[in-house]
Amino acid sequence: MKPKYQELFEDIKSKILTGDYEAGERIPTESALQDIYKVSRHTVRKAILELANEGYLRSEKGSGTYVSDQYQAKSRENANNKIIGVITTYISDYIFPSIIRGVEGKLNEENYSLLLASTNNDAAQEKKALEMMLSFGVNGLIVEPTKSNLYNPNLSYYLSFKAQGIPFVMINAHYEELEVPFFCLDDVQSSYLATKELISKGHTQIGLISKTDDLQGKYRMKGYIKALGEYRLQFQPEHVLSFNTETKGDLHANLETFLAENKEALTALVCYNDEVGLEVVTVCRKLGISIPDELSIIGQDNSYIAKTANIKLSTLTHPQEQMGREAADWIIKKLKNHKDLPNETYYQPVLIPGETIKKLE
Amino acid sequence: MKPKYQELFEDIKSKILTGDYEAGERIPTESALQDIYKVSRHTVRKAILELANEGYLRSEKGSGTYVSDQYQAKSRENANNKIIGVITTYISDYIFPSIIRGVEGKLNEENYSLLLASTNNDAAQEKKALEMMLSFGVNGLIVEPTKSNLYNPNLSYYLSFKAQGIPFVMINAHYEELEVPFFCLDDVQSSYLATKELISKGHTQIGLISKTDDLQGKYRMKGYIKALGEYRLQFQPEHVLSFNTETKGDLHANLETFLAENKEALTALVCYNDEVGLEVVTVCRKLGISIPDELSIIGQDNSYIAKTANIKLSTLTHPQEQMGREAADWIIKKLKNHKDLPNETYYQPVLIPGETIKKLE
DNA sequence: TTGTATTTTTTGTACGTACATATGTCAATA
DNA sequence: TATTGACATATGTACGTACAAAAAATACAA
Repeated sequence: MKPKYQELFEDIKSKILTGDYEAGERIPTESALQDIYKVSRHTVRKAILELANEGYLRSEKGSGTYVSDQYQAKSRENANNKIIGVITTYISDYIFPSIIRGVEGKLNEENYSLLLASTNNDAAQEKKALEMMLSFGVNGLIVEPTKSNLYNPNLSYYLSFKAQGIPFVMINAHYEELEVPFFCLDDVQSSYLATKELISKGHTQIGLISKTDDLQGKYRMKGYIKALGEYRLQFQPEHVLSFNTETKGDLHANLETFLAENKEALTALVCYNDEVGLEVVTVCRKLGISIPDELSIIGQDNSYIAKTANIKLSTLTHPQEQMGREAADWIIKKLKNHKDLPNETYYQPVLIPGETIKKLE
Repeated sequence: MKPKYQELFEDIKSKILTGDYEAGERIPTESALQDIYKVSRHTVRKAILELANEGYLRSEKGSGTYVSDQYQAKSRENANNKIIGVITTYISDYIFPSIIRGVEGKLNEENYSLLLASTNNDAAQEKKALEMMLSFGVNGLIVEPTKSNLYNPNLSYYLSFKAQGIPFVMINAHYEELEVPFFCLDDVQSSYLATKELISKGHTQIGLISKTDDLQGKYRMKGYIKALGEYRLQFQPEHVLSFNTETKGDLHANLETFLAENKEALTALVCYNDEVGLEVVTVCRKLGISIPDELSIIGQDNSYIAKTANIKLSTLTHPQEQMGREAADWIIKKLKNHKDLPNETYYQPVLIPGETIKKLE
């Protein structure tokens, strides 16, 4: 559990970085902060002293405590540094190298530099990354949202970027609370096509592995349900296995249980993505379930891991590099004051056949 | 009249600077200092905290308060943000994703975040990246040098990190002007083994494609010359094609000329790296030179592009992910005050046979 | 209206108490 | 002899009281 003074420290720091407390502004007195935060003066002073030590605040006896000038000034100082910040969930894994390649390629063409930070799908790490970008002063920002299906405590940072006129876009998903341009695969369509492909191969008992904390998971479930509905197949909750970022470590074990229990019930499985698809392959090998003879599966995203595995996974495309490139293009155009840039860009998925779907008679 | 805590501050500081309290030594407990100086614990703690803020002391809960080593003096700023900066030439291309994967993996294990910037082998971009890292205040830094075979105008930034006690290491090469820990492939050995492999297959007319602005290029040429020398083969400058970062865009055209002129002279070619190797493959196809029948080639680095090309390139290993991992491990250990960490780490290359070398009779 | 004195407000120094948490030491046990 | 558990020690967090010192606000006199 975080110490109280640390909570104050972070809250006040956050208010400074988002502009709630502006440079030169006098923050509430120690006495007022005691009342606001319901802590002793000792605790208030400890937080203030640490903020002062880090240069955010300066205190003047008999007068009050003021926001130092340095952070906002630093933003202005770097106004023309031609650096674009990119915040993604991961850097080296899955489809992210391809996305980043797209971004980097476009930025290089325009002589912009890239500053890259990862969040590991954790809001606290997203906050840290945003503070870095905000305090240093990047020209633009490309962000993949963190746990996009859940409330995000960092929305004010995005509003601060907006207030400062720093263009930003989101990729893969977006915070639906914000009016923000975004570039996304049509996740509904991806999962719809995945499910439809299984149905067209004769499958009627189709399960789903779904992720709950990202919007992709939500919309991919929507596509699954849509396809079931179109073909008058019943949605059965017990055929759905859900996981999130925190329970991902248990997915292997949970898949064992799920697949063992549904061995007779399911002939096919729509997987949240290729990574999950390959995890299912691994678990099936362990359980003696033959793919695709006993269970057909389809992933999504057309990641390199779908292509390089022992068995070539059937999957749906994800725009990856193209999306990264176009997001970077958007930012650069915005910085050049282009008008009429798109507010939302959806990419339509295409089926990539593999070796993991069996046609039933 | 001086405040009491100021008296303590100065007295203890004096004892440190005169050597009464030596580096690493445990000073009297807070309780003992209360008795010695006849003040409250609050006053003792205030003095100790300020000495700690200035880097003279560090306190450890349950243990005591110790005199810091001097180079830790300025680490207080952002001491707890657990962010490691990584500056590489590229992010998405060639062997860099693997290196970054190694770094990221290790940092994640230790709950550190990664802030990543690329230089495109340009000193101005390196400067920008260094300024970002320095001004924000990362806990440590992993850097691939920029144009490591040429004078670097940014050396003072590295000295500044050193002065601030921020640990940093270099990978792939290092600035020979600095005393800096580094992690490198043994480039001499890599090119030596490449050349020797061609010689062992009967080749005596061996060319070299070399890069001039990076230390890797210099040492890879050294290995080539070493192998030629061992086998009493003459080094012929006209068999060497050199390029650098700025002329890389012309490499294709220059290779056409070089290979056309040396069509009868050379039976084999040592390439600076796999990327260059595959460029040679492309040019040979264009010139109607059959590989390996008419020209044997060998790359270096064992990058993914060597494995996924139409023809499987013969190459030498590069530690890539392992190196990234160990560089990150070094930084983390340094931050934990480990002693006796290595100053230089070389990785020995291993030949990876491919399809691009023909044995001559 | 302006200048000066006084009072109030706000931060700075310093005393105290209490409990939490991490480390170090020592004795008991396997 | 090595390991584990209990206990002591030492720092960390957080509450409180009191007074000092500097700045700001207010009151009063010229």
